[in-house]
Amino acid sequence: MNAFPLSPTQISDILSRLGYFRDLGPATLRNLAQGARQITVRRMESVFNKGDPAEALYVVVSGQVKLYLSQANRSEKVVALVNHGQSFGIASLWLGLPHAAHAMAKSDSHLLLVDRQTLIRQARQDSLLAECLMTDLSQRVMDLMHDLESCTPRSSLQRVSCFLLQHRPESGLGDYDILLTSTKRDIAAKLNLTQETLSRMFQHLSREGAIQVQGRLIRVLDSHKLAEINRLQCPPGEALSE
Amino acid sequence: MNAFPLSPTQISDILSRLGYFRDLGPATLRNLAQGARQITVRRMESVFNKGDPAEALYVVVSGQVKLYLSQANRSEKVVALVNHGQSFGIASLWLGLPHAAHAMAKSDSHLLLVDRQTLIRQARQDSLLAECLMTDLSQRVMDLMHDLESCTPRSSLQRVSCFLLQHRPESGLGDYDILLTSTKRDIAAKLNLTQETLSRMFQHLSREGAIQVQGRLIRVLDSHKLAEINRLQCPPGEALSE
DNA sequence: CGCGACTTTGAAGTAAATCAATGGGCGTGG
DNA sequence: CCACGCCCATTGATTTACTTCAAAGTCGCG
Repeated sequence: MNAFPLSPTQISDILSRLGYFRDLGPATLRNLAQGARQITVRRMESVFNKGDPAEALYVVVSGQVKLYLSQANRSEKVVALVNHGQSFGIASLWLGLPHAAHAMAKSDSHLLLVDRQTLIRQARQDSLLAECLMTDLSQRVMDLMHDLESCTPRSSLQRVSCFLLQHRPESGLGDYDILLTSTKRDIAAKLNLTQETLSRMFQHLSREGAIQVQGRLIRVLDSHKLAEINRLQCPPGEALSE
Repeated sequence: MNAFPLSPTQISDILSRLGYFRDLGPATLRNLAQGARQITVRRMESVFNKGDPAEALYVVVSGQVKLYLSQANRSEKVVALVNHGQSFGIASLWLGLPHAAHAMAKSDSHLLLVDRQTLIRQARQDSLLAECLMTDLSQRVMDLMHDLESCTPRSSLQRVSCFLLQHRPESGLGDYDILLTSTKRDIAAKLNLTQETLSRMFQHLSREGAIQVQGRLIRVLDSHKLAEINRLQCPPGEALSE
């Protein structure tokens, strides 16, 4: 986790290209950049731990960061996988509370850290920035709700089918592909399953002809059948075998 | 779910007494009141369903509202129990997305509905209101994280002890009481357990001398032992019996 | 007092975790 | 180019914690 000095101009440049910061005025961007710095984190390195004070907003410039709760069991619950252009740490930052989860780089990453005071001061001045942050927070709430939805059903088959259905493109009703954003182990942890169980469920759905698995690529062949399975909470036994 | 006409003055009065709206200027309050109306909902009546368009911010004036995901099993996952002075529906409102959960009154309730357009327009104008909403959203994110933390551990004993520890008053290290905000059935659903399992876990912790249960009142006698149990993921068997 | 909602208790079945071992993919280095 | 190690994924056998089903018990309240 090394500091990586960049000029404010470079930083404001990076900021302006980052998703929801796009609409901000140049003045705000410049001010934010003043209170920002970039760091690099190596794969598997910790960014912060649960309970650490929240001192900055983290924006992922490159790489991927995993947010997770550790369960003392040595099992962990993955809360989110944060990719390029997304941010994390905003909620605890705004409330001035310690972080509620651990953050760890899944691959070598560049992160932009926007200082707390700077961000809050700017948000008060620029209502456009406040809107950006609200949108981000709202999105996070929705994500967490979806997460709860997909990780709480009793049956593991339901959890998996629910997860697959959530990734259905909003437009079409037909088939679609999902490229897993992380290892199956982490996806399993997100669904509160073991990697073994996830593997078995994928197998089951494959046998049913609902999906097709090729490494990280999941091909959903029959989303209707998937929805059916999800509704019926069909146990992983033979119930739906033809 | 009946409309309940009140004068804008009355409404702005109610608003001003509601937690995070307290700091708002009278002008903003008046404007919000213009776009607000009050409804009454009877116990067990639905307020909105998952998938409904989000048209207003809901503020609980009296009563209690349960937000939950239904699992097709006929089991449900309680996402939140919203009490007097708290709001719900803000995330989907802001994003213009359909509601992500069902809302149902747990007791006869009065709700204040602030119209979407009104709220958004005011939030753009009054940065103080924007801050209120951000604080609310941040709080909701933190709540959801805590929820995930307490409903995802494998062992039900861990889930319960984690829940009890989360309600520890921030100040003291000593004993404390918890008055459950709803039925044990709903608390169980919040922890993703059945009421039966919750009952058994309470019993187990009682036998250990860690807690004492009197109806909805949980007396935590030995939070240290509780933390110990939580760390050790002690299975509900006889492991810790002396 | 007696009804309904909530809670507790018991017995049984099962889904998923755990343990353990093999297999595949990929990069490093001989 | 193959050999080795590492990590990820798969598969099988075993165990058990939790749900489910069923019934009795408690509480509050009209």
